[in-house]
Amino acid sequence: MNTAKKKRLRSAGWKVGTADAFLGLSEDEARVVEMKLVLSESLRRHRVKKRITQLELARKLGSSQSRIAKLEAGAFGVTLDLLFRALFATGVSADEIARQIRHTRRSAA
Amino acid sequence: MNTAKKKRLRSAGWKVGTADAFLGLSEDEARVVEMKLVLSESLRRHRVKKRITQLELARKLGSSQSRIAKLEAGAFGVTLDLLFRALFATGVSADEIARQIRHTRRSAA
DNA sequence: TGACGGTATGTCCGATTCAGCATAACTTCT
DNA sequence: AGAAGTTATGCTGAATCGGACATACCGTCA
Repeated sequence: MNTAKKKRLRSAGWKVGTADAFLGLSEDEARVVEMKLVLSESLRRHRVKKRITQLELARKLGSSQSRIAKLEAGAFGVTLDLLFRALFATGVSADEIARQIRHTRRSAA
Repeated sequence: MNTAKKKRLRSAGWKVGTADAFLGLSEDEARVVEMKLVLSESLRRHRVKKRITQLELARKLGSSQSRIAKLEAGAFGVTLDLLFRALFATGVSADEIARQIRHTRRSAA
């Protein structure tokens, strides 16, 4: 997974509003990263709207509150797998998820 | 991630056509699993259509041929992360991916 | 039949992710 | 200000995933 690149970015801070300009990320990697951002925002919106706390969601998933916090922060080291599980657990439909993905703008170079 | 359940299924063979009836999988887990199946099929279709070999795709991703084979087989131990990277690398658009996800039928119990 | 390109399987080991826990940093009350 | 509830950050041990290899299993073509 190209450890070097990840390491570089990880220590670089990582927390870019709109997710463009990722020197060093391949096209594909950048796309995935952007998807994660979009979906994590979506997760937060839906969770808040449903008035569920991170802790409750964590319990439901068999995960931990800190994980959820990181998920929603769009932090590194979170997998799409957990993100999707969280979305489903929050009650977000496949339809809604698809909609979000479609709205993903290509941050391409 | 409920290791116990995974272990159980892993050894159970795993290879179910339409992906329903997964005793032991939670709602959310089942949904994710089904998404993986749908997307892996999609990956294969697009790759074949583009006349790219697994080896070529692997190179492009910095992965290995065997990983791609497993991806397309919908095998365990493949993450959505790699799957999405592969889809993008194959040239599948976010739009198309969204379409696939929308077509995901709830295999719910 | 044999060679060959492509795909499937299985095993290793190193790297990454996870859950859990501790503890800050807010917020919002009273 | 203090308390309670929620979210953010760090760290650690244990489990999982990823790439590389080896090798088997096809089809196909000469």
